[in-house]
Amino acid sequence: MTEQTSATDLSIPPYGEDTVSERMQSILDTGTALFAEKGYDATSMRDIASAAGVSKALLYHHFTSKEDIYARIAFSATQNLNQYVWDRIPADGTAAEKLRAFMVAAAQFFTHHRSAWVAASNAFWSDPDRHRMEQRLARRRAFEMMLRDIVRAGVESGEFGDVDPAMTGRLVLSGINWMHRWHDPEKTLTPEEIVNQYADILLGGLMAKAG
Amino acid sequence: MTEQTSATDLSIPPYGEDTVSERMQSILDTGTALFAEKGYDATSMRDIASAAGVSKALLYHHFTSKEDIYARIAFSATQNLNQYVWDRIPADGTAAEKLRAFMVAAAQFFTHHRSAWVAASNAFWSDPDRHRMEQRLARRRAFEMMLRDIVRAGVESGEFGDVDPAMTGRLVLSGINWMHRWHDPEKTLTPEEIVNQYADILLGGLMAKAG
DNA sequence: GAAAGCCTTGACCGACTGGTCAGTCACAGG
DNA sequence: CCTGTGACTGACCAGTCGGTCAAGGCTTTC
Repeated sequence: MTEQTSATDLSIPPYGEDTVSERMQSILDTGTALFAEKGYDATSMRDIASAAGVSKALLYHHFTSKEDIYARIAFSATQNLNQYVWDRIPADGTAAEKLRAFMVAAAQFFTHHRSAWVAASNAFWSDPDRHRMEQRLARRRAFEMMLRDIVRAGVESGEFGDVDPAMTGRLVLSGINWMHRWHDPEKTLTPEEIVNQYADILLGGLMAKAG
Repeated sequence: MTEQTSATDLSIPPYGEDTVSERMQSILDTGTALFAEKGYDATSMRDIASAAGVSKALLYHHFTSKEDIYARIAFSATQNLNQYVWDRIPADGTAAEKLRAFMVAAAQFFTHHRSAWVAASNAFWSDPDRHRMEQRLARRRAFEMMLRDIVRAGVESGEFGDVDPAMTGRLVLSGINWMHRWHDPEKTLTPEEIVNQYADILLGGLMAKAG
């Protein structure tokens, strides 16, 4: 029953192979909320400490630096995205079905990790840790490639018109990535409903050219 | 010959009704570049001063605060956008032509004001000046309304399928707004070429539903 | 030449930043 | 009862932040 909570669920697993104590997790959760709300620079270690109800010194007992805290959040936010989305793309579907499934899955993941995602994307470029940075870039590239492959297959099979897979992928991801700038989680429309409407528009466009 | 450089050209006019001296303009240009490159928080007044080759105190002789400098940049960046785009939408064109013209014009404006635009959108939400903030929000709303009206007209005339104008507008603007996150000005593709490809995809989608 | 007025500056301020450190506390094993 | 260990803290550090200020040029005007 619990044997399959591994790669495809929505929980945030520990950073690397460490286990995180309750205290650490509560600090991380507090930091996630603050980073998402105010941004990396505008969030001080004192802010995190007082919001978490602990002393600032304790942060440095559990983490090595502010960057460390942020990096764990950003790392977790994107860690399972690729696998999660990949698992939700029907292997035997049409290109249109796959594209829509990709968008919906990405939106679902986004919904569940909203704060961490916003925090991560707000400060995406300021990670001084080369290795971690490259890991994240590699994951992002793989994510984009998954999308382009779907579009390319559709173009080659004639299901889509003769569009550039890279450019189409960028347009799709623009819609998904920009969503957090205007979407209000309190409002009626869920991210899934939004990307489904996006998919309606986009898929119509792609198929119009195929005749 | 020079009588028509007023509302529709791409130059950045003075803030409000003031005239800006050469020195002020050079400070603003320096600030624009730094804000765009590093963001608002990460750019200090000392950075701007030394990059502009003047003392920090001089900044406070010409401007009242860091916010003042940033606000002038952000204000200028969006000041002429609406008029510029409006003037480039063909009054007697089809909805598809108008939508494409809208996107191309926005991309052109973006190209010419890239740094200021990036600086402004990176810190869009942190303006403490209510009046200025509301002015910018009003302009943005007007900008979105212009776009929605185009889509709505296309839907009502049957040229487009039965899409939601608001949601379609968001998708279009997502592509335009997200562009600066990945677009490299050094590379071959210009923003105009990119939005033209976006328009190809989107317009196909909209028209497919009309039959 | 002196007064007037802007441009320009270095020195300085209090507030705040990320980070450190000696030391307190509770609790474990001997 | 002693000793260690990990969680936890207040006080403190050097450095940077946005912003201020009195005073020194540099022109222009009388």
